[in-house]
Amino acid sequence: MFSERQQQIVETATKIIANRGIQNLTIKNIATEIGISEPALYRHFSNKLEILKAVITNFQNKMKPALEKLNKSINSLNKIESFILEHLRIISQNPDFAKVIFSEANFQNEDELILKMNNMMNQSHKILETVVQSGQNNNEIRTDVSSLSIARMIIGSLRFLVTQWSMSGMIFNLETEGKQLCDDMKKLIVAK
Amino acid sequence: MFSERQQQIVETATKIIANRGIQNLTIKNIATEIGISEPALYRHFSNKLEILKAVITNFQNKMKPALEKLNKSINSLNKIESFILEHLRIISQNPDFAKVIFSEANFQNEDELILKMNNMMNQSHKILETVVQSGQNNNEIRTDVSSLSIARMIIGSLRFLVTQWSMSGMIFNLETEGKQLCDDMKKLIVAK
DNA sequence: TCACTTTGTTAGTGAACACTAACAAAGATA
DNA sequence: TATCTTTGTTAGTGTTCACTAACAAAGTGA
Repeated sequence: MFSERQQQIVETATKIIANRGIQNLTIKNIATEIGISEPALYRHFSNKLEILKAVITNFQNKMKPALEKLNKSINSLNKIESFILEHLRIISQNPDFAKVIFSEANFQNEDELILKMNNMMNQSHKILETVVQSGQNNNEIRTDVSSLSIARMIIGSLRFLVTQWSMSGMIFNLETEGKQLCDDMKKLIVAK
Repeated sequence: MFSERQQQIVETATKIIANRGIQNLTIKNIATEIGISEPALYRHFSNKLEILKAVITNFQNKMKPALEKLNKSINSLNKIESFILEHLRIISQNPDFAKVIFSEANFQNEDELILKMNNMMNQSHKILETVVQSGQNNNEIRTDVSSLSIARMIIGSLRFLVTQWSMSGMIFNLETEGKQLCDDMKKLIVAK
């Protein structure tokens, strides 16, 4: 999909956004970081917007395994657990993503980018809500609480955990805290 | 605290960030929106960073009642309910805030602004965790789940709800959805 | 009336931005 | 060897940015 140079540009852009904020994501900064000239960048992306779109696509590609792994469990609570832990595993292995993608407002002024982010978020939300629903149908998950609320709590607390991790300078272990959060979440929603 | 003109500038800046993104928050755009010249702005704020700091301060001031109301309930679950609903009430009455403040990444490159946002978020989190703890001590809230996790779930799902509301173009009623989320949350955490 | 403060104006600064024109070197293909 | 494609270069474009210098009008207080 991406050439080697394109991948390098996308990763450099991600790194710059993570470390210095999107206001410092300039063609010059990307080019300098890589060690080529500005116009050389335009051989690989036609403009800056295409680079930003590629940053999101790259994130989506890296996150795919987290969604695919869902189908490997039969138990719904296990599916939820692997959804949470797999997300956190990927993010802690790619810490630059945390600041870039969990801050969708970065892309606020570009309609095309908002749409791309929104779709990604909604997709996760819907998949998770379906998992919760089937768990409720199987009597694994309590039914006195709506699947929408449960899915919101899971994704919301997951996102907030990553935000806290990112804003704290990553001082705590994301996966360890995530495991605790996940266990507590399971205790709350399991059917009695 | 703020003069009339300063308040107008802060509100205009908030509106621009909400509608057009922070990349379009320029001195010229603020000035044009108000109907004065660019240099006139500098009579009221010494530079752009001061305007951004004022935007956050203004948000904090508006949110204060939500924290003060906490002490008006004795019951911990009621405290949590009023925390959630009061936040959502203020945000739905000031919808520009939703996009501005729940996107802390907007301010990522300015250390001073990150700190200001981070403090605000941590303050809420700690207050809420204390409320949960006292609820656990009073046997109102179940104790098999850590107060940290519960506070994270509450704030996380609250933030995510606002994010969804904001990114969907505010197509649903924030307070109605919030009430549902709040009721479900109470069901999950109440002691048996 | 006269000085001072406040709040505005017009006209401009240098720096940074995304992006382009024109050209060069290197490798692949014929 | 000759040609074409790919990927780079230097030098530049016009635009926009935050911010400033210099000046003006209006209100305030003596």
